[in-house]
Amino acid sequence: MILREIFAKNVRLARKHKGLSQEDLAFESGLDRTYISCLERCVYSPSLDAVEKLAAAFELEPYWLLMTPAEQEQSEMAEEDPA
Amino acid sequence: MILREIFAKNVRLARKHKGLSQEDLAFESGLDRTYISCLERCVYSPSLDAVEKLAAAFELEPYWLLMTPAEQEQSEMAEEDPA
DNA sequence: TTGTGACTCCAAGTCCGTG
DNA sequence: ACACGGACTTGGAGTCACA
Repeated sequence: MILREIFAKNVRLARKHKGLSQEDLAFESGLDRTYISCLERCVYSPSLDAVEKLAAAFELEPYWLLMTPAEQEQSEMAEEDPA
Repeated sequence: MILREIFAKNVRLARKHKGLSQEDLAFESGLDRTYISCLERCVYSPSLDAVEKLAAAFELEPYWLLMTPAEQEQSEMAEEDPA
């Protein structure tokens, strides 16, 4: 899978997970609504600046948005477990 | 630290680690020699396409290039330990 | 609420060279 | 082998109207 697609899916996933509309996310990240729409449909390959802004809006680390689901699970297992 | 800088440092590190010159890396990744120079000096914010090409040249996962040294160590500890 | 076409504008990215 | 410059083309960045 191409990196652009992985990113697109992660953005859509993270956005849904936060219960945000594209418009909400546009506001949070300071990007344009239609631009977000384009990213989620793989029209553009975003620059790292855009990746950074979205990650900040999601309160996630930028690299997380480039990980496949399998890689994300792996990295979650490495985290602290404050039972 | 801004994402662009993290990326720049990781590229330079990975390149040195592989013993490649900027010219070699340009050839391997299909990107321009001067562009690589710009990336390592934080002049540009690369698109995900460029990130992907460089990661492929390094035989690394793209997300690794966005991780801070600390995060990279964490993720390495999650890997198999074939001692 | 989102997708899409049309439209700017400028940074990304290439190619030429120099010190 | 690398930093850095100018000149150029491509495509990302950003906005609007409309289905």
